[in-house]
Amino acid sequence: MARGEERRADKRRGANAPEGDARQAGAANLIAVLVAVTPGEQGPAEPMVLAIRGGTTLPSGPFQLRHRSLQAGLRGWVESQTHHPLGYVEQLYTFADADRGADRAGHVVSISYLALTREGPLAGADEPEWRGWYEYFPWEDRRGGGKLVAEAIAPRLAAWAEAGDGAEGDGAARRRRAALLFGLDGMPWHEELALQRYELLWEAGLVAESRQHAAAGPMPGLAMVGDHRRILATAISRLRAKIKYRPVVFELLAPAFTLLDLQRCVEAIAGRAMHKQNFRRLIEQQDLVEETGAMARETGGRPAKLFRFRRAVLEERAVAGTKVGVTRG
Amino acid sequence: MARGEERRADKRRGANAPEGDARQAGAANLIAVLVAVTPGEQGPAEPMVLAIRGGTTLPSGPFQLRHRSLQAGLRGWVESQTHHPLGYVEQLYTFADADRGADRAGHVVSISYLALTREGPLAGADEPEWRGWYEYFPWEDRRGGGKLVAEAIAPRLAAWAEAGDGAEGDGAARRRRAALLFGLDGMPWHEELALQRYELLWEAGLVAESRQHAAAGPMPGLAMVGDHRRILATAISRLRAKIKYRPVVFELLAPAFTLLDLQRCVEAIAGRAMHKQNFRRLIEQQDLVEETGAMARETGGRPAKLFRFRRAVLEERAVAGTKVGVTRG
DNA sequence: CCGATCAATGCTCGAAGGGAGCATAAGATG
DNA sequence: CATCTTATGCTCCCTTCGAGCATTGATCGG
Repeated sequence: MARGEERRADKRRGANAPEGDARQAGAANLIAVLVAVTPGEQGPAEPMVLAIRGGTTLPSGPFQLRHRSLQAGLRGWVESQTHHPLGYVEQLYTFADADRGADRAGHVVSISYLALTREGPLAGADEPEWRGWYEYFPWEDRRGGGKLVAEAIAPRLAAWAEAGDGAEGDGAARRRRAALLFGLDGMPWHEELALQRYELLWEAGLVAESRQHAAAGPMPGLAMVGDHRRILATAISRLRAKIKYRPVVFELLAPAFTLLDLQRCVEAIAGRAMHKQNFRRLIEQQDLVEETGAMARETGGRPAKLFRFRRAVLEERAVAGTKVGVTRG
Repeated sequence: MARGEERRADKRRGANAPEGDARQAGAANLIAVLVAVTPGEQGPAEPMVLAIRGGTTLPSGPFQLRHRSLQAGLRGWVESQTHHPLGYVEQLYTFADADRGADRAGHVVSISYLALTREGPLAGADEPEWRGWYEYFPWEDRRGGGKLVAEAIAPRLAAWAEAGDGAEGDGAARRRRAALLFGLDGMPWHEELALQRYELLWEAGLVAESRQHAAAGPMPGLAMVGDHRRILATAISRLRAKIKYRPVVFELLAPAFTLLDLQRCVEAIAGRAMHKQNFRRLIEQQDLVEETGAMARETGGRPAKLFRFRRAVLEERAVAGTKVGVTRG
């Protein structure tokens, strides 16, 4: 499994550093995936990511000596580039690029972070802006059903598997992997496999960043600079997994919210719709929230109670999450 | 939560880099937590970690320009230091130390890895040897009941909480956290919280590495150089969590094994005993293994069937693990 | 050869968790 | 008032999983 990951990773970024060079690699880079969720009036919410330079790039900057710690460095850079404060922060993954910056002959170690906030005003030189997750990964949003996968992706993956039949690739293995990751042939869809899906599309030449492209061109979805879209996929996978066993959604919500607000937020992140009544049961039986006493009137229907997150659960319980249930409800 | 982690981390390693220094931090270091499990004839198995220099240090080395990737660098260093090949490898965490190496004025970025193997011959200049996990974390082994926690740790944590009552610390919060992490007051024990437990003991001054020690001296358990014991705790937490949803145990077992071998291995890692019949049921219903046809005769009782891991499951299923069940067995 | 002991294996019971759906309540709207 | 929309309560039922009981095959001391 890990070996597979490594193999794929090596395939992805060329291993072209001079052999036998014993100098130590230097230069650390910090990259942030800043996530917020736009409530969305009377409809689904949208998960957003902060990008710069026309949506092509994630905010980042070098780790400097003045920084007390990696996280402090990250906060500093993001706040200077975007004028936006960071809330919850979690390390994602560290990787090494073979000398991307041309001036310094060496690897750059990049340390990526996931950060959760609420949307806010942006400012900065590099045109920071909030972009929807699903502009980059349209196939990851299945709240309206998985049409894109069924209609556009499945056939192209089939073609890719077909192409592997003669070569070393083993078409059957390709088909199994595609079915597993994209929920084909009646297999279930696992939202937290976003990264693996992106990697498969990369291998299949179906994204713009691929080494070699499939004849029919890339899938819909905005590309990003370098590995950035891959890092975003990592963040999505991580957050989708984490939301199930840790109460992190609340970092993305307003202080007071209705249960439907909460559900829409979770659905936005998970990329799929959920059964309303069961969702409520889940939340309530876990004592994650408490009533504020006030009501929300602009629901479009019967007024809903407003809740707030019970911060106490963070220290009360080791494991407590928003066990995301399934269902198309 | 993340903020809490960061706060604690800042407390742990002093933030004493010169302020305002805008030079870029350099030098990346790779650290490996190499894990194996000794079968243990007719009894419990023992999880082992590879350490050097008298068991005080984890194998590590600088990331060099000649390395194609971080993992390749790690494999190179470990194999040269220990003459031991790495199997499954997974990244753990990256952190920055404020200039530990005196010669270079800068941070060192350390990237830690977890690697799983089987025990094998060792060789190298720095006295590599296999050491038991639980030499470093005696309280994490509850296969024989949690006596150490109940008798030695609980009272000292109580004292620590007591001490917080007057100060800013809030004794009640300390008590809650201790009870939560160490399963006091009838709370359940969560084996995957090994890291958090170590951090709490660190804060309470109960381990040798603590900034300031409690009057009665540290808890039993070998200390390590710098942050290394903390990294080991991270590895333990990660592996204990992972084992539940991914079939990684098999990396630690011989190619053919009995179900009891498998159970003992899982118990060794999880640090607690499990219900035998339910364990079998779990393994079998998941189709993780297949019979080899041979039998093991030296069981001490009725001969057991030998099994092998069905490698196919790695590509058949997205999520499949050894859902560790509880029970004292 | 017999009985004791130690594991391996098979099976059953019962509580808890979680997927689905029915039914009712309470505002907004025309 | 009829209808639409969302909020909320509650029931059913199947699967999962913690706990035990019971039996089967070997080994070993008498």
